[in-house]
Amino acid sequence: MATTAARKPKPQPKLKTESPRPRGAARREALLEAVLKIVAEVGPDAVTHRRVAEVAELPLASTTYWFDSKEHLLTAALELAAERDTARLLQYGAEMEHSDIDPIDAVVGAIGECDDGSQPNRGSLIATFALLLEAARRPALRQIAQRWTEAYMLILSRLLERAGSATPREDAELLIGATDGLLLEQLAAGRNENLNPRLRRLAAALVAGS
Amino acid sequence: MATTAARKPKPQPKLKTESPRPRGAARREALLEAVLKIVAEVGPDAVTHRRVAEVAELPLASTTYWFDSKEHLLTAALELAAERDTARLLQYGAEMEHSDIDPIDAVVGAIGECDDGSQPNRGSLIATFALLLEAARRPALRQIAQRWTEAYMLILSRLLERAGSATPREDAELLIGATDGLLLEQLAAGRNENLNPRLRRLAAALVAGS
DNA sequence: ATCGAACCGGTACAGATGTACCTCTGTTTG
DNA sequence: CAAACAGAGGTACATCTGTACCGGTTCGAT
Repeated sequence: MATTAARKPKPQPKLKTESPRPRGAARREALLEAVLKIVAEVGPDAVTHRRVAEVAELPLASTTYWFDSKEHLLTAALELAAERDTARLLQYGAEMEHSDIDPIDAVVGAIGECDDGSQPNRGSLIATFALLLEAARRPALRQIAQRWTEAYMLILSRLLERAGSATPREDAELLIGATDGLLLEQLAAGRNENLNPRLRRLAAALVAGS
Repeated sequence: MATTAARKPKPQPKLKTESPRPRGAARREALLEAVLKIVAEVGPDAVTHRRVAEVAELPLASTTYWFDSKEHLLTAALELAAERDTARLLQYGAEMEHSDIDPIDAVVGAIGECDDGSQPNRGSLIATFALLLEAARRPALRQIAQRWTEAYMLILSRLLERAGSATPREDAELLIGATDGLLLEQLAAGRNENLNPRLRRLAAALVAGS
């Protein structure tokens, strides 16, 4: 069967979904998607050219074609993740702007939205923290991490102000910090509880004590 | 039959004059020290047998002699770091027990002690977080991380109780979380500010609002 | 002294990894 | 139509990695 003839008409009918195989610039995004998936499921040090290519179902060389180096690959992936989350957050902020939901609840919703107990989310959280940690070491990632945090500060401080906080920026900082820390602890301990009640109490205490 | 008890990798050290090259069980500790140093300065994925041996100024084979695998190496290192920090914390808690320092200040002192602006501390913090994150993936590390957090909860909740908190455990949880999160953000953003004022405000707000 | 276990350390090796070619395609342009 | 060109993809290679192997050394108990 192995027609080792010169011509191979490329009969690889892996037609399962409507996307046979991304081409052109779409590959770039597919590769970044794969990076995020790997970071989430295994960790940042498991990101190799070969694994990325495999997960993206693309040839190995495509990774070096679209990205100068592994470093570039990681940086672009973090950038993508941050951009997405920022966009989501901005939209949430805009929705809350003209809503009559209790401002404290709106605050909790902005940061606690994640912990819905779903398992895929857990992976995405690990990815986020892992990349944040990388930013502590790679200056290239710092700028991205900074902008990311800044977006949260912006939205949260506005919500807190409406909730009656006298020091919205400080309160926002503490709330974000507490959320990150609690999530990290849960991940490290393997627990998976709903943080919203705790965050709500914290937000209320901060607003009341300002 | 002389029951030459199967010597586990934890024999008694022959205390002697400090030699330029540690021998015996002292090597074990030197290797762990090297692991922590590498995790702090470069990251957990930079921990290789060769690098550990090089930093510890010991031959490569000593790493596989004292530790079954790289996994074992990392686990033992986290264990060491956790044990040390726990001991420090317990001592601090004991000191505060019979002290007339403002309980709120005592609380802040227990968790904010780290950020003295020193640079070596920054590295040790990165190491701590990196290893905590690893615990999210490796069950072997989870137990250690859990005991670690538990120690903090114990000390802090006792201090918070003395400070007048009606819900000391919940408050301790939030304080620890906030501390971790704020530190992580600072590391990711490359900043280095003193967190004590913020933590003090948080502790006061929690105690007042309980 | 001797004997065996614990310890030391050089080296080997198979596999993974980052990255550099190099050759093919299909499309666009002259 | 041919040349140019961006993309696609196979493969090679030097290096690094975890870990196994094995002969040498130290030392306490006999």
